[in-house]
Amino acid sequence: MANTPYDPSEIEVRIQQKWEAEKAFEAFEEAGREKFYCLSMLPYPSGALHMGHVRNYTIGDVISRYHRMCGKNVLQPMGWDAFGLPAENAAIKNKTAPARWTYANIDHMRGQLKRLGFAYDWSREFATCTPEYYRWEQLMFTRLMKKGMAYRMDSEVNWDPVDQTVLANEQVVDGRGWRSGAVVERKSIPQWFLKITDYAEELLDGLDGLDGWPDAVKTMQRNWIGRSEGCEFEMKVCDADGVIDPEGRGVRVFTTRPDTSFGMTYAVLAPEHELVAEITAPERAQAVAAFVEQVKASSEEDRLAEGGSLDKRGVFTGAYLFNPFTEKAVPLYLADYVLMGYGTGAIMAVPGQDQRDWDFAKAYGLPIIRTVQPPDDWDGEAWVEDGPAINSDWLNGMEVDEAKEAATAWLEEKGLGERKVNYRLRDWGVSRQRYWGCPIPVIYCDECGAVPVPEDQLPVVLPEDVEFMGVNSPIKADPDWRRTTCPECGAPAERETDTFDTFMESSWYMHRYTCPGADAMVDDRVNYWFPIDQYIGGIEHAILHLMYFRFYNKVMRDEGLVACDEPATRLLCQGMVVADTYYREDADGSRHWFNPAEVDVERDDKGKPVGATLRSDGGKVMIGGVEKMSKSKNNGVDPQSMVDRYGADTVRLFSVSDSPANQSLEWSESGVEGSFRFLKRVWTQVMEHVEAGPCEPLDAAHLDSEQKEIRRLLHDTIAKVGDDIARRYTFNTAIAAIMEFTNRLAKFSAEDARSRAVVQEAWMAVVRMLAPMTPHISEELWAALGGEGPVYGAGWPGVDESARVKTQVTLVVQVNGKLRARVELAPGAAREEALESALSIENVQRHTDGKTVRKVIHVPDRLLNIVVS
RNA sequence: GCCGAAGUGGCGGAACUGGUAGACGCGCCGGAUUCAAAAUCCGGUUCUGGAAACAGAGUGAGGGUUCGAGUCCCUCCUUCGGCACCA
Repeated sequence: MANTPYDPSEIEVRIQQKWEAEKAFEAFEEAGREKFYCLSMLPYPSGALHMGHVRNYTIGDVISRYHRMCGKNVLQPMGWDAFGLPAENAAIKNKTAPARWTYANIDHMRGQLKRLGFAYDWSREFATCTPEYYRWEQLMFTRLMKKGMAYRMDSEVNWDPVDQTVLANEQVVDGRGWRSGAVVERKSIPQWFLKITDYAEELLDGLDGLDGWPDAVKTMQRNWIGRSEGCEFEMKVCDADGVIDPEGRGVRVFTTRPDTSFGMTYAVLAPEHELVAEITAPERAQAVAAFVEQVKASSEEDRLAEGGSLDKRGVFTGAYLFNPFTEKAVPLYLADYVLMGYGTGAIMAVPGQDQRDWDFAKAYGLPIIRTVQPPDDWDGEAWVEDGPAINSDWLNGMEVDEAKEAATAWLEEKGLGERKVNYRLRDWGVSRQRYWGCPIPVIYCDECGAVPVPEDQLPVVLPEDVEFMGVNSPIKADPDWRRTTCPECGAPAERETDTFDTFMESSWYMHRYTCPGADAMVDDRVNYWFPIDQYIGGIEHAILHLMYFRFYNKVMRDEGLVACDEPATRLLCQGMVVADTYYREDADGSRHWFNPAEVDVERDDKGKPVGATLRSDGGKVMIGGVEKMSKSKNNGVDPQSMVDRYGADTVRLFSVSDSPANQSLEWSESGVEGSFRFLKRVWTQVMEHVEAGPCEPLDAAHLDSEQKEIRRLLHDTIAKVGDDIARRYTFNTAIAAIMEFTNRLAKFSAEDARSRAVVQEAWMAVVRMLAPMTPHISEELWAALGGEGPVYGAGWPGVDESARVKTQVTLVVQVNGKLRARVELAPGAAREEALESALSIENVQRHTDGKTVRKVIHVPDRLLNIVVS
């Protein structure tokens, strides 16, 4: 062992084999033992790990290993989000089946994860593209169909008229199909939806209890759900003079501002509103039809491009609605700023209090009546803030809230309308017209309609051995696959050929991990492990995935499958990995990007970068700033090459040491070298200590002041590191504290037996504190120090509070708030004693002599501020 | 436009409850070791003045509260993220 140099790859591979042989991280339910379910979002098997994965999974592993060392029963699983479009793209490019490509990627990436030493329970691993997994998803869907929670409705898709196929949004480039180049059309086809809106209220209210979630995520979800309170009421169709339609037809409108109803000067229907054709006056029919066509043909992007902001366009229908408040007729328009998908698809327009209505009224010459008094100095347009009601008959003088309540009560009393809460959230469209996904388990029968596939016929298996051409889904192209018989009447029928949105698989994988092999979606084991104690993933999933999995958990709860209301107690959204970019500009202004590994940076003698050159030709390159690692900017760093060069421990250490987990990390090779140097130093110092021979037991009661000082620093550090990891997620400050302590320890000369015992205690603790971040070297050094058993099971070092007691404290002395001196005092020194010591210092006297002391602020053991004038 | 987060040395960042601004790391400067280099080790490093002691300035800008503000309040600027006609 003498002078063994630090050889990470030898150590790491050996330690990893040991863990595997010991089944070190397999988890079992143990009643009565505190569990900790730590989960990082599962990866899409794209081919190889990128730095974002490494950081994400290192963060999860640090938290897992920390809690394991604290004695908790930890579950940390890993799997593969294996369905999805990239497999289809790759299949076209490489002429292989998506399944083969996916499984090969999984094998490669599993190897990479293992090489990084993550403490996963690999016995629970699965890929979501296997029938053993998705059959339960299909079963759940058929149950939801029967409950009415899943329904079919026409919805728009991107349609490529040349390839005759549906395109995902990513496949539409500048409004054209990515392969055919044809202008993409909007086409309405029947698709399946899940009624997430039934849970809108609960999803919103549940956020209030998620104290362990970042506010940013909760805010985004609140906005996405978009709850608004108001009322819905009916306005009768009438003529221009207010004479009500004899047939009694009416239009229901939703408003959050019933208090402004006296200011209604027109009303609007969405162009798709079902009453448009029926209500339109015959002489306006042509203009209205033309407008409806125009709206259909223009996408939102078209309209944005025209002005920068959205123009409001509309058309008069020739019809009128009766305003029950004023008992007068208002003209009814169609306008593109009213959306069919929200509220009733019809509004009352009050330009005085709504900027959109104001804009439209100005454009179409409609009258404007203010019903809330703006301040005197207001010279803007619509006034949307508080103020007393005006021009509103019996509401006049009321403040907005009071007037809202009065107007709503009046509508309810008259039987015209009622209170109503609306949500922005839409039902979840789960149909995808792709091949590489979970088949939707539905059979269409001419007689019986859409019939769920019976339980005993599940799973509906997606064929994996297919010729994949990319134009159309193989199961759509294969009549034999489609053809079946109706489970209800036995007549010939056809299978659904659409597949599920891949968010379906990622909505319940966390449940399945807890129940490997269960002959059901989940079994009772789920309630041992759930809820997840710590979930970790990227902020890009703040809305969709993190909403869907909350929803799915509630759906599963209502099916009696899981007990908890919310699936994850704490959520950590890790920051991106970013890196410098470098480029050269071609004559036509296009940029060619160079990888940071190919570039040398020149600095002035203060270390400030002044330029950069390309190593291969010595020519100048431009510095492009720090960006998220990406192929397009060529600033990615391959984790594999880093592991090969420095070892997994160094890569893991650096990826959590330079910024807090929830902030972005700037990748720098010299920073990685810094982490490597630190581990080498720890290695050398521990080995030197070990080689000096065995230590006698620590006798904490008989130490000199320097030995006590080391122990005090050690136990302060232990307390800080645990808090930083578990509560604050600031691994960077935890690592800084460990470094600070080891720097100090290196300066401590351990000649005698007592000092060596202090050093032994210190290294035994440091090695354990490093173990969550750098488990391999810690394992090796722990053994070298004579630690019992593996370090992952060694227990977190305990804090000896008696060692942390200070015999001296530094009191900061200020004069008029400016730092002038420091004095060393015994802890608990009284104000008079502190002041006396302070005034005895020359530098303090210099600033107080000849002046009157007005006030003395004393913060015991911290600070003394002498105020003079 | 609305909502949210953030602006601190040459750089990443630290300062958790209003109490020593710049921990730790990188970079840079100097030194030791070496025939030399790499590696390693030691010292220095916010700016200005000073040999030093020390003094002055300093946390995006401007105001305020306080004995004391990076931290709290108001106004503004910039950057990033989300939503974007949601009645």
